[in-house]
This record gives sequence, structure tokens and C-alpha cells, in this order.
Amino acid sequence: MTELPDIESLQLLVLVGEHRSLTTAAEHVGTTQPAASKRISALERRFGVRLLDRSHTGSTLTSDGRLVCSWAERVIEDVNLLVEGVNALRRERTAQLSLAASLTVAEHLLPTWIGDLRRQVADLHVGLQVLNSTRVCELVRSGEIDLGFIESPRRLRSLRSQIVARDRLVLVVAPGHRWARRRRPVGAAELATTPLISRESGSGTRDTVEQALLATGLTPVEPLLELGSTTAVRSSVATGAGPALLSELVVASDLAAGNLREVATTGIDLHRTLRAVWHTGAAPSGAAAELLALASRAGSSPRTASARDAKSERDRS
Amino acid sequence: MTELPDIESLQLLVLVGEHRSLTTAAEHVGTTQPAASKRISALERRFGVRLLDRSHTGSTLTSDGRLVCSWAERVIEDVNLLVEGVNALRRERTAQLSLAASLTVAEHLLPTWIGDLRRQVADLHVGLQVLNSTRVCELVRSGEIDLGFIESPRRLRSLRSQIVARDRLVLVVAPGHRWARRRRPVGAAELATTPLISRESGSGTRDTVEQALLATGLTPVEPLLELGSTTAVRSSVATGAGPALLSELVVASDLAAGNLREVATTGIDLHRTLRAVWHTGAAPSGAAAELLALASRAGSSPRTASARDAKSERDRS
DNA sequence: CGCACGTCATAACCTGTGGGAATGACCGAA
DNA sequence: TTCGGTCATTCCCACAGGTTATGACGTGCG
Repeated sequence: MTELPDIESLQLLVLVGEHRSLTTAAEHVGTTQPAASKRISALERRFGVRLLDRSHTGSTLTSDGRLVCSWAERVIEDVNLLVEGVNALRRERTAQLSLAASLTVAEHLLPTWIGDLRRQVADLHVGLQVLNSTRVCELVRSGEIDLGFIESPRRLRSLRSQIVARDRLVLVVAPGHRWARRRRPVGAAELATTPLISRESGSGTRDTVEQALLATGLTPVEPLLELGSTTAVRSSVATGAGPALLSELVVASDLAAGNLREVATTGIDLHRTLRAVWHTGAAPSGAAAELLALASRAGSSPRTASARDAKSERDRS
Repeated sequence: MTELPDIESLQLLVLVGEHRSLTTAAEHVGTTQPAASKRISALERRFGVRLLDRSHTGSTLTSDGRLVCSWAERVIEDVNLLVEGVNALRRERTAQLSLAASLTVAEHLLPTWIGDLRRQVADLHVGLQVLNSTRVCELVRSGEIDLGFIESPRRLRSLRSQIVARDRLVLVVAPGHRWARRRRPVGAAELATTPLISRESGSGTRDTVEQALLATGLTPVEPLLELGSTTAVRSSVATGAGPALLSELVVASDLAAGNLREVATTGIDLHRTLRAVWHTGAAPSGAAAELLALASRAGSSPRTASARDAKSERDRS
């Protein structure tokens, strides 16, 4: 088993690939040329693969190097998302821009948006709390939070909102599953009577499924398997344990890589809208407005929600 | 800027989350309990976020910890792909199973397959070479390679082959681009007369586009921008420079995250088949057969075209 | 009720990796 | 030839991270 590489070295490798030079790559990452040289050498030694063609006019990637580089880029991308997310979490209290979001949004979308936002607005402290949809709405109402992100189709009293993305639950199975080759879409009735792998009762996706089925007058059968985390569900499906309904955001990469297969459904609406919510009256201020614009530009064709301006009733406790 | 975390610590965090115990997580990764404790502490200090609720009966993740963990899982997943890929590259010469593949397959699919394969067959040395399609075929014919993977629609003389996956070039634009809101699909003629961001001439995807257009009797106009790497194209598109045709495998995550938007096309076939090829007569031996089965199970069942249909029914609220 | 076993934290020590500064070797362009 | 650019090498140092040993604290069993 190859020991794990370290992220700094991967970062460096990518930079060398871009700049065709150890020296400039080194100072681009705030270190010196010998350090960079040693790092890459160590990486080559560890991997047992030559990555760089070093010459006295610069260094370029070997063909193996280019390949490794492309894998490294994905790693670094994910690391950046993690870092953005963590930064937002840490700054929860001292934040200039306070956000609250439900899990799906916080996991899959917010780090990207925050990253983009901070590239536009320098020195911005973003704070993030992860809560369920009703708590998010409460905090937005109380003014503790500048902007909230929720996935609930619930009533939004005295809040303004806008759809920023549209998620969809997709029916997925392992490639070996008999449904993988199925051509006719699965109907609502069949879905309701098929035991699925699912999250525990009360989780967002589980609720969405049940709501969607109830909307067609059906009650879902007991699940085949109940697991505590989405990734656990995902890997159970991949091993062929059975079908599951999972967020498109979660399984996109698995579908592309062929680890999972999507099965078409019909007669049931598994879409759910992800909304930004903010306090009535106060239009989102600078950074919040920027984020809102950015998110809705990124997420979906701007289909602005009709502002549900109800009575501004004060139900602070 | 938060300093970058190291992969071992992230790995450890995920394990602690699973095992609810520092001790067992530590030995699971081949180290001692104090080391693990210090690592996690360091991670918390670096991030400025509490990740673990430590008690005398075990340790569980905080809610922040769970979130960080979910981001960490993606990082680790990509790291594993990188490691699998590198392992295959290194073992090129001493391999028990020699593979050759074109870039797209090698980048996006093979690491996964090899990982799965090595989980089934212990102590397997897999060798990988990355070459263009014609070279792959040559090596397979000469017997130097047990199994090849190509994306060419070319003639396969004296080779047996099997479709293992189906890739598709999708037309993508930035979310702010005017085409992002477009409802009518883009036709072949319009595509041919629109300057696109693309790879340099001779690259696989560029060729595919030109072939597909030529098949409809059209010659593409000069590109808007010519870039040397697929990721460069991808980020140019994301910044709004213009539209591009990119492999579904490349942009899947960006589409899910909303960094890019897909624009429907019509009147042009942008599919391309990814095939495994092997030598006539000699049926693939043990490991090769296993890999072939695994790959075609993962990729080849008929793709649900209704995934697109679901998109067109976005008129609800 | 107390003892054994489980958890994690702390302390002391050691090793080795990785960083910095200075220097050398080499190439190409002016 | 000389200068400006590469990268490699060496020496030294610091500190992160490991291990072992130990302690403190709960839980559960006899």
C-alpha cells in the first residue's frame, strides 16, 4: 500500500504543471525552490513514478505526471471546499455575514458559494450554522442570521425567499441490480411497495420521499434497511443491497463513474427546491445580496419566488 | 487562510466517526491511541472548531464534526482514486495484469475499477499505460497488453471488444450565460457556427466534436479559445468565457454543484462508446476477465434517457 | 460495594521529515 | 563571454508527530 501523499505536495505538483517551473511554483505557494524540489522528489520516490521532466530551462510534467496531476486536482478541489466550509463554521460568532443552512445545502453547495463569494469580497468573515429548516427560519426571523438556506416546502410566514437551486431525489441501484437494465420507469405504486434502503425516520430525504408518496395517496412500505448516514446508504446501494432514493447532489459522481445506476421514475415528483430565506423588509445587505445573486445564478434558472409577504407578526419568544 | 489539513488526520476523523472511539480508530489505521488523540486535537486547533465529543465511554462527532467528516470523505475518496491510479502506473513493467487506456478512461474510470478489482483479487499487480486509441490497439495486438480501453469509433481489426461505458459530450455554459436559461435545444447548425472553447486540435474530445458535426454535413467554425487541458477549458467556461462541449464524466460534479449548466442539443450525436479490447482468440484470463466483467457491469447497461425527460418537466412549484 | 476493564488525556522523550540559506552546476540568450 | 535563468546539493535547525508509561475518570460486573 502506498503511503498517503500530503496535500501540500499535490498542490505543488499542480502548480508546477501550470507554471512549468519549480521556482515560480514554489514562491507561488510561499516557500523556496529547494523545498519544492525536495517535496516533488519525495513524491516521486513515494509513488515510484517519475512526475517531472527537469531541465535547466524549467520543469514540465511527464505523461504520468499529467495523469497524476489530474487526479490531484480533484483532491485539491475537495480540500478547498472543506477549508471554505470549516472557515465558515469557525467564524460563526464573529461573522460579518451569518448564514444558517440545512444539511444538504451546507454539505454540497455552500462551500462552493462561500468560496466564490470570498473571491469577490475580500476579508469577509462568513459564519455558518447547520440546522434543520424550522430552526433556520426561526433564526432568520429573530434577525440572528442574515441569510438562511432551507429545503423545506413548508409555509414561510413573514419571510422573503427565493429559489436558489433545485434538487432531485433519484432512484439508484447497483450496476448489477436487475433494475439497472430496466427500460420502463418505476411508477409511484411500485415505489411505495418496494422496500428501499433509506435513512432513519425524520431525516430530510426520508421525509421528502414519504411526502411525495403521500401526495399521490400512497404509503411507503417499511424500508429494507435503515442506516444513519447518507454515505452509508450510498455504499450499501453500491454493493447491491438494494435500491434507494438519494439526492442528485450526493450521487452525481457515482453516476458518472458508473458505481451507481439511475432508474427512471414516473408518477411521482421527487424534486425539492432549495430556497434562500431572509427577513421581510430588510433587503439583503452587501455581502448577503452578493451571495444571494451568486447562489441563484449558480443554482438554477432564476425562477424568482413570489414573495410571501404575510402579516409581519411578531412571535419572538 | 487556514493551513491545509493532512490526509491522515482526515482519514482518522472519518474512522473515529464510524467507530465512535479514538482507540479502535487508531489501531485501525495502525497507530496508537495517544497519537490519534493528538492528531484530532491538532485538527481541532488548526480548524478552530470542536469536532469530537470526548467522553469516558468513547468519542462521537459533534454536529460540526459530522459536517467536516462528510467533506473529508469526499477528499479521501479522491485520494484513494489517486493512489489506485498511481499504483497501477508504477507497476507498469512488473504487472500481472497489463492495461492500456486512453486518457478519459484512465482519468475518470480506471482508478475506480482497479480499486474494486483489487478488493476482489488479493495481491494483484496492475500495470497501466496511457496512450491514444491506436497505440492501445497496437499493443493489444502485439500481446504486450492484456486488456485495453479505448474511446475511438474506429475499426477494430482482429480484436475482440465490448462496450464497457458510454460517454457523452454535453454542451455546458456558465450559469450566468444567456444559454443557461434557454429552453429550445441547440441544433447542429447553430453549434457548428458558434465559436466554442475547446481543446487543441488532435485531442480526443475535439476530434469527437468534429466527427459528429461532419457526420451531419457541417464543418465547425474556428474555436473561440483553444486551451491545453480539459480542466482549463472547464474553468474558462465556468468564468463565463463561453460555451464548450465537455465529457459528461468531467463536468458531472460541476453540474450537480451548479457551477456549470447543461444546454440541451439536438440533431447531433455526441455519444461515444468506451470499449474494452482484447486479443482475438485468447479469452481474457483470470484477472482480466474479472476486470472486464466489473467494468461492463458498472458502465454498460443502457443509459436511462429519461433522466433528461425529468428535467423538462420543471414547471412546478 | 468495590474491582476490573474500558475510555481518553498528559507527560517525557526521541526520531525524522521538511524548511531555509548558501552554494554549485548547467543551459540559453544577448 | 557574461549574465540571468533554471534545478540540485549540502548543512543545519526546528518542530511535528510518534511511542511508551502513566493517570484520571466512568461503566459494568461479580
